[in-house]
Amino acid sequence: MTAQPARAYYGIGEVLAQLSGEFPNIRESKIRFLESEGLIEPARSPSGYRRFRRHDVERLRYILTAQRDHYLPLRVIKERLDSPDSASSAGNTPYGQAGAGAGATMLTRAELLEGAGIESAFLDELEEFGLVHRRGRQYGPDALSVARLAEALSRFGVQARHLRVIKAAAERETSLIEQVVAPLQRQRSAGAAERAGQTAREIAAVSMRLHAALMDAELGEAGLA
Amino acid sequence: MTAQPARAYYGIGEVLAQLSGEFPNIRESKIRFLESEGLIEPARSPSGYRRFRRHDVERLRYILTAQRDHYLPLRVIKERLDSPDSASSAGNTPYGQAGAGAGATMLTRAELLEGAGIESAFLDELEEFGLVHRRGRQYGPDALSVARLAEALSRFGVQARHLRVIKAAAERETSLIEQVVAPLQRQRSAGAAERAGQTAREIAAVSMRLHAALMDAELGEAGLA
DNA sequence: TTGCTCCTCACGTCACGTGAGGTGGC
DNA sequence: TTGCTCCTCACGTCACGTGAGGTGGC
Repeated sequence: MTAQPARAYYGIGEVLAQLSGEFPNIRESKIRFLESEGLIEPARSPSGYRRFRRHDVERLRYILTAQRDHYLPLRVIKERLDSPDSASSAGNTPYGQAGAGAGATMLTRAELLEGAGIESAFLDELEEFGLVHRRGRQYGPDALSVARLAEALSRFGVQARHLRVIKAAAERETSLIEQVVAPLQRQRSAGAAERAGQTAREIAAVSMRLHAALMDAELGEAGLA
Repeated sequence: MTAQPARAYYGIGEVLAQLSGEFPNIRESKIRFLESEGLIEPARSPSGYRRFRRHDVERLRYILTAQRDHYLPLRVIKERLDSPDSASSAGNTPYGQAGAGAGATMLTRAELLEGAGIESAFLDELEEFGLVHRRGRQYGPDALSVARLAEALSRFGVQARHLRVIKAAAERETSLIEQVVAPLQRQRSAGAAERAGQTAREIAAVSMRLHAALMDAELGEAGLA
């Protein structure tokens, strides 16, 4: 919280220092590489030194967050930066992409069953416990990954009632995040909704990692190391 | 729970099928690559087909888990596999590496504070809420990642009482997993304890991903997409 | 014979890191 | 002049993916 005066621009080393708290692995070479790939375009001094304005740093932060939390390849990040409002995400998840019609991300029941490799009765259970639900008469793209993972767990002997525990835990953490971003959501300024969503996903990503670290520690204590 | 008869060996495609639940991104080419790098050595049929025994599959699972959960480079994973008992981990995490003596994985309070970039009062809170606790007068390696992540969340305005929600959720999921592996733990056969631990970590990994997928879906419904 | 699985080997790719050799600025 | 920061450019590296061209087994 050292209140620095607002500088007009920063050198690459200063940018690195600003980012290295949140992204410890970043190096100068990475920033130069991102410029060479066209993801950022900092100004230059007469002698060729990069001059980063605040919006350049924000853009870097966005790129690094997208990489860390959403595992997006740079090509996709660049597309999103270049056209920030168009919903041009045509199947860029590693899953899915099962030959459903044109640009449809919705799945029929049959597609979901086949894509997840589960029986109809198992899907019934997932719906009953609220892990998956229909939107209209089809299923959203989330349903596929949820069903896949539930199926994987079932092979370990994890039963539907156990899944309910996970669902409840996820709900609690989600509502926590909603509480935290509620003030952002209530703002009526331009782009406030998107920023709230972005922040919510960032918090979700970090809290998932915390959750994982805690479970790791607890399993260790239980002698399950 | 399809009780399959214990097979002597599996083809590469069958291995892929066994692993793809927990590791959806793995492909045949990766398995071949891992062999070419000397991390696995499956037997061969007279005609050159790879024959994976169960221990080969276990080894693969170990490698994939180490990559996904601990971000270890293959070189380090190979070293650990080649010398499984020597604690040769001399600062191979991307974090830390703060000049703590010889092979100590334990941290002093000062090291933990510095490594996580937090104030002493914040660590007090983390201890109070049970997110971090001492072992003797030092802290385990888990404490560092937990503290770092908690610090990252605090920048978003997530408070200590929120962290308690995450802790509680993690505890519930952990005890669920303990229930599932309890039968394995009670076995007194050779290696049963290790297998129970391995299974527990696998289940934990998948349930974390399910948890993440559910939160993603819930945030989407809340208009935070 | 037909599918299907599996094989090798060369090359490509993505996201950087390294290091040589040099310039700019207080 | 001395450090220090910064620059480019070529090359290396890590962890795979792709695709051609072929063989094995029920």
